[in-house]
Amino acid sequence: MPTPSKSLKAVRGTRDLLPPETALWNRVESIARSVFSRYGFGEIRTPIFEDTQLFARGVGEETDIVSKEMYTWSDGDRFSEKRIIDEWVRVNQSDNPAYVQAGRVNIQGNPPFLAKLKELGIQLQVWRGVQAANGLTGHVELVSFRPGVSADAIDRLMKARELAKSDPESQTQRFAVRLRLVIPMDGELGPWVDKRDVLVEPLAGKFFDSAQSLTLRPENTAGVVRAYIEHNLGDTGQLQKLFYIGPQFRRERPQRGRYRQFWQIGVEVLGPVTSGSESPLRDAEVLEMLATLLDELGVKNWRLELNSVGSSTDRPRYVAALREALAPIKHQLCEDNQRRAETNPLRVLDSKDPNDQALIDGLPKIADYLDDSSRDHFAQVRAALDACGVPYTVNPRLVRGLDYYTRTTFEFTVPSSGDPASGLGTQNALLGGGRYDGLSEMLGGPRAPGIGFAIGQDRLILTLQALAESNKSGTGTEPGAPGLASETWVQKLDAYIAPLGAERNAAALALARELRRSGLSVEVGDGAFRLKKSFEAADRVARHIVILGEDELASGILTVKTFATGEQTKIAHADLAQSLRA
RNA sequence: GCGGUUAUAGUUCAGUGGCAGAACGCCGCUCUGUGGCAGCGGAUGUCCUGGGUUCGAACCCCAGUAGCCGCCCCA
Repeated sequence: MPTPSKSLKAVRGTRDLLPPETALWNRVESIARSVFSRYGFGEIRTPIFEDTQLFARGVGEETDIVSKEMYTWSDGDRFSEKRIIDEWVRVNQSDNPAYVQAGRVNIQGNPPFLAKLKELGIQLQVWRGVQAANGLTGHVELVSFRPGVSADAIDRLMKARELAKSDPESQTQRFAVRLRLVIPMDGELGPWVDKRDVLVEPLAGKFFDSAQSLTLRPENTAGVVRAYIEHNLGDTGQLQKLFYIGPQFRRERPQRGRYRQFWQIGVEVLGPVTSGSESPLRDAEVLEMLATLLDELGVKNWRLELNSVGSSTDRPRYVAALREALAPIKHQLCEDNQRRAETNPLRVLDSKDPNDQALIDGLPKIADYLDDSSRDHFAQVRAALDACGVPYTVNPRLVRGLDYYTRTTFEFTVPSSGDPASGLGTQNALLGGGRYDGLSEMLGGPRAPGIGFAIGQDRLILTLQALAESNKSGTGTEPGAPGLASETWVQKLDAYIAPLGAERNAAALALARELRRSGLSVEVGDGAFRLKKSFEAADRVARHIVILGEDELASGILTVKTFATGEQTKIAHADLAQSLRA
């Protein structure tokens, strides 16, 4: 028998969703689908991983998401040995022809050095290699790391290079040089490496032409816009109204309402300008739909915060002005804000640090940097919301983290600190979104202005659960929305069939099949259970218990008890399904 | 990446140097075809892992791992 292995657990930041909680997830999704369909949205499902470049270009290289939170790997299946060998030969022919023989490269093995590499844990990949039988000398025709070199591997390589430097006349020097030549990094080196030392000009491009860098999607907008471009949806001339529900991935430290695999429910409205995609009507429609959705879900006390970050030309002008205004006062701000002032001045506006508020209030306002058309757009959005009666607050400090946002940006929040009806710790943003008029072009597509949002489904669920909890305990509070912000989303089965004696099991299953086919939800007990146990089990999961004993089988008259009333009746087999439905 | 905090039965947790515990759940009996109540009985443990201190460690010390919460950032 094998020794028991260490038990496996869901990896950090991921979790299992189990019944009955999944029932709530399904209810939420079904309400969302129902609302979206009333507004003419169709579902889109995009791949869970995409080319890394999609997010780098779409979300923005400098955002935290792209710079440090993505799950990225090199797709090994696309790795071309042939290209590497060809390039290897080419480089070595120019470099040191003595080592090139008939299109192959021979490197003199150096057993002590090889042993040292092994000790350092460097993994050598050998293609068509020849080891001498005596084990002391041999020829290695091509040596390489596999693509996607880790920081750790580079670190070990650097140690090997140090070793080589200390003995410059030896074979190790030459060996290390060759190692350099085959590291496929494509310039994407981390800060832990001196590029002059390691970067490989001749081979890099070739490798990455064939080895594709893939990334688990950290958000879904970029993928939707990619699909829009790829399938020429703009050529239909129609406004595209799409929604998605699915997992996203960010490598962050988990906490309440934040997971490494998390779910978003989102929509995107985009299309050519002639389809009306740029119209403020669309912004307002999306916001009004969200208000409706949250109301139907039973979310209480949501708050809509609205802002405009201007067009793609307004925004850089404003950021420049912000930097200018921050420069002289930066040193008075808290440590976090000093850093933000450097890296992302917009985020300073978001700061909650009480000591900095006065200074922040004195900073330039985005509203003063909007051009006429952006200002007009924003005014029309607000007018439409007013007309619909959707309450909102203009928050001039609302900025959003993704680079693609233009003009309208928004956030729906629920009360956080100390409010039992929240359930979100300090993550009080339930959903966020905005307009992205330039995103399609950034991804190489046609002009396709759009607006969208993403609901943090995990956070939404937490909010609903907290609401259900406070409704249960709080006596005087108003009731939650029917069916959701309560525990009624756990449905009991219509019937539980209790066979008496194992001889009745077959008949019980046949009866269950019949009832289930007629649309009833049914559980079957086991004839080996004592009747008492059957009753206890039945009462937990079902509204009725159907007793199937010797008498019932013989007569065709079944005994049915209804738990809610305690009433017990005899019902003919033919009437059973109808009676259980009640 | 940084900080706080926690880790003991299936679950929620008590136990602060001396026999491994409670509640709920589970199984059995009282009660072989009538549950919810009650009584009685029972099973279930790497006390997170590894070191150390001690006659003796779930408990004290050190290190590690994991969970939760917060910062950053975001949904």
